[in-house]
Amino acid sequence: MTWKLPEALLALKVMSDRYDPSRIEPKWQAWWEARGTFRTPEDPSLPKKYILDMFPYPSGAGLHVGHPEGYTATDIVCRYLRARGFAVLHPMGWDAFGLPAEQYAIQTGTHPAVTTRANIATFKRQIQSLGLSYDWEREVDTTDPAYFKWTQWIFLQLFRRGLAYQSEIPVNWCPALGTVLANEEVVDGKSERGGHPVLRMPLRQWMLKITAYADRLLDDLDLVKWPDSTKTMQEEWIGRSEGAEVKFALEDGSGALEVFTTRPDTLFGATFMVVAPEHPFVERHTTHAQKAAVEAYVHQAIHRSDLDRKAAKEKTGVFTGGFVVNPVNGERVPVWVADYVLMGYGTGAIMAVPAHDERDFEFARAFGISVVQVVSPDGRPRSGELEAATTEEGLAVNSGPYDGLPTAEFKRRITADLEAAGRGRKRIEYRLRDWVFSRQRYWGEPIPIYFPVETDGDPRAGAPHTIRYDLPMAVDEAELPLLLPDLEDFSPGDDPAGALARAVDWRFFRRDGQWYARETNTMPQWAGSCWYYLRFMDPGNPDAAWSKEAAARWLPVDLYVGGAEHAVLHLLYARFWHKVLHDAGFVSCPEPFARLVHQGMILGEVEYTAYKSSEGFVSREWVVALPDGGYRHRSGGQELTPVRVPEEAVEKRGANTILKADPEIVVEARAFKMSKSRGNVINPDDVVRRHGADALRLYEMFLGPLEAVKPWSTSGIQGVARFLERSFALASRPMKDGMPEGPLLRLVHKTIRKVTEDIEGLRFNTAISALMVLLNELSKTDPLPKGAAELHVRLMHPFAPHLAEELWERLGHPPSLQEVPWPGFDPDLCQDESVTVAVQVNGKMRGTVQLAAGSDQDTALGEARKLDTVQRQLEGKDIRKVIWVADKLLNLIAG
RNA sequence: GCGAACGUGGCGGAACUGGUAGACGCACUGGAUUUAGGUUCCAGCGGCUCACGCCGUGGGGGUUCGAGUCCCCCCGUUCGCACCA
Repeated sequence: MTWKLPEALLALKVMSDRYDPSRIEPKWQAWWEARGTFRTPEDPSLPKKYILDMFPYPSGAGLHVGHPEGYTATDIVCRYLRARGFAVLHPMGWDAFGLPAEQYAIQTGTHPAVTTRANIATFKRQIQSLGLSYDWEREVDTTDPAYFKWTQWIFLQLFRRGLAYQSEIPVNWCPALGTVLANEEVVDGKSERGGHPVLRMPLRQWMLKITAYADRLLDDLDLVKWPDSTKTMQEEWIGRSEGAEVKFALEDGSGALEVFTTRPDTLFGATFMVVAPEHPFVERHTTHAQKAAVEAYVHQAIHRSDLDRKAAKEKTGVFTGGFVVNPVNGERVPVWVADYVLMGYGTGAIMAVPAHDERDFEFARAFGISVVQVVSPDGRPRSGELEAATTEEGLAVNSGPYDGLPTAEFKRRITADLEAAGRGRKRIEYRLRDWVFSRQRYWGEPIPIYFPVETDGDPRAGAPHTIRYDLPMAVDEAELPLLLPDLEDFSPGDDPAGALARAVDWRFFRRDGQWYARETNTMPQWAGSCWYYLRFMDPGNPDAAWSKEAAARWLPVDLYVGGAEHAVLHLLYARFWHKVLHDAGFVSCPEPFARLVHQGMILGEVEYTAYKSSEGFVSREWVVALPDGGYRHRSGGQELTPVRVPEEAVEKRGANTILKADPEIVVEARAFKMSKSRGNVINPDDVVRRHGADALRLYEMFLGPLEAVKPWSTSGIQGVARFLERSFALASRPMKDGMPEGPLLRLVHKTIRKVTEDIEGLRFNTAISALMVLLNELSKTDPLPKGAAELHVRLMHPFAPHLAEELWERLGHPPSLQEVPWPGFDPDLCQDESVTVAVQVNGKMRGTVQLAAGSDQDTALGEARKLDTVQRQLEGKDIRKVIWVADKLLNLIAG
């Protein structure tokens, strides 16, 4: 054994001058921290940039490789901008209220604050190990009373402006779980988890009047540079539609049934009306004869959840026996009740025009109601029955005095006529609903509202009392923050008022002899994330949520990076709050996030799946996926089981991946979302330990475009690790002073331009590829000009900051690279002196010629004629035409 | 069903306003150094063909001297919405 020792020692010595991220990275992280390199500059004369990541929920699972993707992207941009002389605000914090910590508390009794603190510590350690350039002095935590004091303060601004109100709205209440469930959590009237019964019941909720801002939220999307897909999703979510409100008089003269329609031009084709099961018309105007049938229908309809109602395909409904009068022609129109009309949209009642609405058409066909065509493409009614509804616009028919009018004009005319007759008017509807802002949970911001209590005794001791929810009062701003009470049991309990209702000493208080009760609902998780970007501007301010000066200095956020899963809700809610704060004079710009980018998800490694029946493997083309998640044979119909196959057992053959053991069997190759249950989660800690933070950062950026969904590949990281090693080796070589000359100088300038432009455009994958090209070229150059090696280090600095700082120091410069201005390029030197021009004959490539840049067509033609391949193609033919694209291409048309 | 995005080697991906398809990297093959190597270096690497050459960006048509890129039809994948009157 002893004879091996000297070699081992030798190996150690060699190792000491090899690239060793585990030594370099902590060194520079400590250096940056000690020097405050990333502290936000105060100097107001510097131009500013506010670069923001969506802050994470600190889950117990710790960071996954998806987090560093967006964080690295913004970090690269920040380091680049600092080198360009900008004052950069780049903060990080924690969206720390949320369900998992509360559920853990319910199971274990551990206070959510304890869990949250531990999780934040883990997240922070992991994020710091990546060398991300955050200004940690601005860290915020939404569960910190010093933070949520101001969340509550903003709520009070909304309350004062009449934008926060209470309402009884139907929710999914599950008594067994003791909580309100989201629609997605209810399946077949039972809870998704546990299968407990769920009741639809009205419950008092706090609502925020986001609908008051619908138009501005829609219009101001024009002011921001966001992905079109995200803008479209927000537009559709807001769902503005213009139409008319029309009154159909009741037969008994007691009023009218109001409907909303986007097609008032089809009024003459309204052959029936439909009201939602919850509509008051049902109660008031159902005839005696229809009563039993209607009641039975309404009962079963109301007890179906929204999702069930949506899932049903066949139209159902019952005639109420009632009639109304069509305002345009005086005809009697029967009124039906059906659940395809929703109480929550429009007026909860529609005029049904089966000829021109697919849903009405289906309903009319199911119940034998007549169909009257009132729109025609050519102005002539069709003979015979319609087989389907036609929803296109056209010319009016069967519409009395309006016949022949085009749809758009008809709409305008009839809306005006109805209004003049007092039977309707223009109306705009939105799909957007007001925001249900209360949760029956413990781990959220208490809503700073209280109510008078009518009682003869002490409500804390159980005296009978009435809480006057109709008289909400704002907690005095001086009393904020309103803290959560300490509890032993964090479960919501069987009281829909929530866990806080049990904290009677907290809930009830007495002032001037009058008893009061605090609101026991808490805010949803969205609350804290609605304004965190504002607190980052002035995080320590004890007197205000932020100062006017800070807002003037930093807003708007110049670049906001985060997942597409927040495309609608978070981003819409934050915009809404921002606009309210704008109206209240606390911020001056109309939109908070000027530019938005969604990083794409990083999937797990590609997995191979074969499908097996009782008789053995079945090739992919015979496998049919069932909606329930199962699989069966396309022809035989037998059940198939998916089997995970290791990579060594498969082989690529042509377009297919097949089993080595049986080449007839094609397997499925696919990457899946990382999940604990699938066991394909990559832990960034492991990657950092093995390859270093610079390699992880570089690899995630090199994988593909930032916005794209990309599968992780464990072997792929080798490539960037090698790049870092070779960069290290390059800087250790002997060099000559000065800059390179000739083609190498031109390559350096081209690389500066490419990297600069790619960082601006967030195209990090191609920027890294350009750096690799430069490194490959420099590695071949001997002697190596030091100026070129230095530029390589400066250009790679935003991507691999630890190694860049290390090499910069080794090249004899004082740190930090963050203070070295970003290199500029000479556009003239970005042009090559000699260019390769493509030569085509009749549009087909036949070779290339080397020419001096800027050569003319004749020179090119002369050179091209010398090519064997060209001569062969031209044999016996005349050149009839020449296409010449300078410095690019010569195309000879011959025949 | 509606809407949006995307289909390029064995793999991740490049390709500016139509102008050399496959940059860069992984994997693979051969060679060199090494006792060894999850090391380093050199070379090769879309398919067919001995070669000349032919074919090739999901499929089919079109515009053009020239199409991955533009237009039309179809197929597939992913995401979002889903009776919104």
